[in-house]
Amino acid sequence: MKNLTKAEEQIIQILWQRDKASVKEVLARLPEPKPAITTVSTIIRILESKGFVAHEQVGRGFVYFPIVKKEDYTKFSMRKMINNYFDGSFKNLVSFFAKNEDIDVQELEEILKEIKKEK
Amino acid sequence: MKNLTKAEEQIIQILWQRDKASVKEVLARLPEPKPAITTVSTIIRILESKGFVAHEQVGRGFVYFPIVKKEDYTKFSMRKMINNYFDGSFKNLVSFFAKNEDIDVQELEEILKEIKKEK
DNA sequence: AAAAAACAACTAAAAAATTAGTTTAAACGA
DNA sequence: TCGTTTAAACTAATTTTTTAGTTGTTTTTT
Repeated sequence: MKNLTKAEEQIIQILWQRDKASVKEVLARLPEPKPAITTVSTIIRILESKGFVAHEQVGRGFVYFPIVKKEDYTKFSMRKMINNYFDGSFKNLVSFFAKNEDIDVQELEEILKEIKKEK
Repeated sequence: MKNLTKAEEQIIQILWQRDKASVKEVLARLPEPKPAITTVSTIIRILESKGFVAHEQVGRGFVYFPIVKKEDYTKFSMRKMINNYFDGSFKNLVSFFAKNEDIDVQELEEILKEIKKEK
């Protein structure tokens, strides 16, 4: 899996949110200061060349949609994160958050309960 | 906190590992194909200008050391990751790993036990 | 002390990423 | 039908990142 650059990531996030979108629609959802529409078009075409996005003809224009699932890219990114910052161990990641008080033990227990329910 | 580029990240990781190092030592720990030593020197100086690294004179040369803790940059990166990929919720992150079978409930319980012990 | 070696600073060149203008082709309105 | 608009493809310019050569200074060696 290829790495996405910052600009690419921002745009594919919009496609992940909306499932399908024209260049114009993507532009509309970009925050200020908005880039030129041709810029958006270029980046989407790069995403397509990297195999992250495809398009279909709808009416007179193209509609783009992600072909790499957000989950898959998430997994890919998290794997790198865990390798580089948590010594390859998910356990370390959880401990890190527990130690940093971003989360406490009680909260973790609740998460665990919910996961058990789902299973 | 500024973002690190790929090259910068690779080098500060070495400094985090070793606490202190000369340019030469950093170069020695870089994998093949090794860049020119001047390249390493440049990147370290960029890290310094970004406020991630400082140096002190040791003998005839400089020894560089990180002034941003790995933990802090980890936190910064994870926050972005959680915001962009887990809807801002750590719980979602844990669920994601549980669902993806990268980790099972038993393992999570063990992690929880260990964290409780540490507290 | 002179030559050689070591090293950081400076400079520059190359590559990658970002941004956007121009061109071309097609669709639409008058 | 004949401009006018619209949208994608192509091209190009700019900026950022990466890489490394050159210079100048200090230290070491002979």
